[in-house]
Amino acid sequence: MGLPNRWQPMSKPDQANASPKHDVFQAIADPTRRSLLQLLVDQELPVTVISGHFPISRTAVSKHLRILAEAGLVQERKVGRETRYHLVSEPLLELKDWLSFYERHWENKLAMLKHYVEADNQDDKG
Amino acid sequence: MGLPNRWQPMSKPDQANASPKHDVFQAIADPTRRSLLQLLVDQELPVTVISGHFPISRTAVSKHLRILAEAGLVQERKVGRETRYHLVSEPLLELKDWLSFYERHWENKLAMLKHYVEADNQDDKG
DNA sequence: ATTATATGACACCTTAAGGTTTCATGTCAA
DNA sequence: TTGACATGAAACCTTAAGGTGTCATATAAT
Repeated sequence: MGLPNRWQPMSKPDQANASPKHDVFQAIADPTRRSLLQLLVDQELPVTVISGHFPISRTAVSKHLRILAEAGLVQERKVGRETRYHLVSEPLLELKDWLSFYERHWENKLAMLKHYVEADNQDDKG
Repeated sequence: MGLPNRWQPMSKPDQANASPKHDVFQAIADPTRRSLLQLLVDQELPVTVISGHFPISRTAVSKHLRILAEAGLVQERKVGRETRYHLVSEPLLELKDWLSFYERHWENKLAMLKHYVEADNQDDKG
């Protein structure tokens, strides 16, 4: 078993961005931020328009957007006096990698369950 | 596009457990809790042993375990005077489902990138 | 019976999260 | 140039998050 047993930081500090304050896991923890991502899937929208979709203040939305940006999940582009935001889905790969480690686990369980059910069916037949 | 544009709660309240306080997204947001999950992948361990792997107090670890349990990611079993915890990976399926929505997105991008690179190679050849 | 161990429950502390309102600044329109 | 609009920054509030230490209780060991 090559699995680490002792404590360790787990997720890379993301030194390239020089803003290690928020990571992907934290960014998607908030339901409002998840809604924000969904809204920006294939649209690039300015803050005011975005905040029109939420029951909270524009400033609050702006803060959420900054957190998403820190995690790399969203990118801003200044156009005239407005700042438009759009989704950047690549950082979610880290999440997928993390998940894949546990995936084998539940797949094993499902396989075992399937085997069990099939055996049960055979019992019924016999 | 049938995608919802207006705000909505996003994740099911998990009424069956009667403890909708913590969901999977929140549960895995904390690096210590992610380490806990990794530690409990194929072992069932009591609190004292678990907390031996972390630089924080046993009480703190216990709280983290409760949060994981509320999210359904960990299950406890009393054996004598000790409470043993083990991983339950199924709730991570919700995460996988959530991810799959964005997966098509980055896959599109990767496909486009690949296409672009191949076109570039052809340019080199020609 | 008495002592030691394992754990949950409390009370408490400090800081960060999520939110609001107000103000300053940059940009577009008249 | 003057006014309207978009946004970021700052100050502030409230509550939850993560942590600590102490105590009570149930179980195991002597």
